[in-house]
Amino acid sequence: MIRTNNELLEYIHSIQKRSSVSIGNMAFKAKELILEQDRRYNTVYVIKKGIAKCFITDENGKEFIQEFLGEGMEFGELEVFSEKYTICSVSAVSKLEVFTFSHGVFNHLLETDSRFNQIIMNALADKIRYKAPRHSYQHSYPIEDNLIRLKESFPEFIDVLPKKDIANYIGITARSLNRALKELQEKWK
Amino acid sequence: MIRTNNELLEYIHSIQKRSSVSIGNMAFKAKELILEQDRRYNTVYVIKKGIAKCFITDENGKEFIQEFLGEGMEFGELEVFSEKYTICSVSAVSKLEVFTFSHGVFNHLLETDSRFNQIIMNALADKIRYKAPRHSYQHSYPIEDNLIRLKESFPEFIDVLPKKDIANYIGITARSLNRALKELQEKWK
DNA sequence: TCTTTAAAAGGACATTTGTCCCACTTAGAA
DNA sequence: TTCTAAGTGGGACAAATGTCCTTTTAAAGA
Repeated sequence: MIRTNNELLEYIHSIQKRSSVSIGNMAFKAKELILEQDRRYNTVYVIKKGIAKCFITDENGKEFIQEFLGEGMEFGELEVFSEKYTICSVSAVSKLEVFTFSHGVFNHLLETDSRFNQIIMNALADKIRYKAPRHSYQHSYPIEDNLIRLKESFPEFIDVLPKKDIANYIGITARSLNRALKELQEKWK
Repeated sequence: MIRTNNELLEYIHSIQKRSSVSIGNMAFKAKELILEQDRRYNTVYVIKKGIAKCFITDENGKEFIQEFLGEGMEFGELEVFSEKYTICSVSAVSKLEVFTFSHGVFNHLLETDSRFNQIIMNALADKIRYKAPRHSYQHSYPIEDNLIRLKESFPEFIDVLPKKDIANYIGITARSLNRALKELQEKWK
């Protein structure tokens, strides 16, 4: 449920050791908004520590969470490849520490470091792979099944994440989430 | 609704003209199954002509369509970057003509042709970008709105695609689709 | 042409989920 | 401390969607 990419994180550390490429550092407080959808940015972020959420807000103000990003996950990278706007807002869920890359540096690495290129390519592939079953599963299974799945992949999710975020992640209302949680509790007794 | 990637298609043509890289050709009949989920393949496909669907089937036999692939769209490419299995089945919706690349050739192009690398990278980014709003929209809006959207992006979709495919694409049952279509017809009078 | 099979349409009912509330708790600000 | 605002939990009802089944239509094969 909270995605990570250790390979990328480690590789960035190794880049820092051996070369002088300019990689920045930033920190954000919990709940701070980092990227806002429909805008244009020039920085790629990779999470060093903490959890962020990537979400879309529609015209009615409903938000739908695409994924929770954990250590080693990147965001803002799609804008390197085209001139398009960001589709997702990103905000910190907990205290957050990140690496930052300017588009120039990021591109330079992509072109000169084939291992880096490969890792990024694979990270993109993973994001595609990840989204497919998630959404199809959520459509065709009752809420309860989805919650059980979440608990398997991230047992403490109820305590760590606000209820509203969980609901927005599954794509349901807070009310429905509560109903399902209650029924689950009774079944587990 | 039916996605295309002209840039990639044109670039493949240009590769063929100037180099002798081994790119294959294949054709499939309508409804033919090309890739089956949870298997491992060694070929990347790029659509020259026709429409394919990329879908996931769950344990109960329900299928959920991820995207409809048109000219210039690639599939089977995610398996180049890792040893994982295919998540999606792919089958021909109409008669289909494709280019094929062995993993070896595909990788060779990625490593030696930086423009090709860029185009593929961008194609991956597009797939990510595309999926995000699609699923969130479908969750939070009534079926009718989704149909209106489809009609805008692909007016003939009702005549070209089987009803069941449309339903599976939106993530609803055929019954619900019919209901919504009927109500829409009456409103448009 | 007739026959068989699959796709499409829709009725009746059950179930799920959402909407709109209100009450209770908790954390932080005054 | 007291007060406010945000988060949480849940009742009652409405609306949307699914399930099951039957009928109709269209298409394909013999």
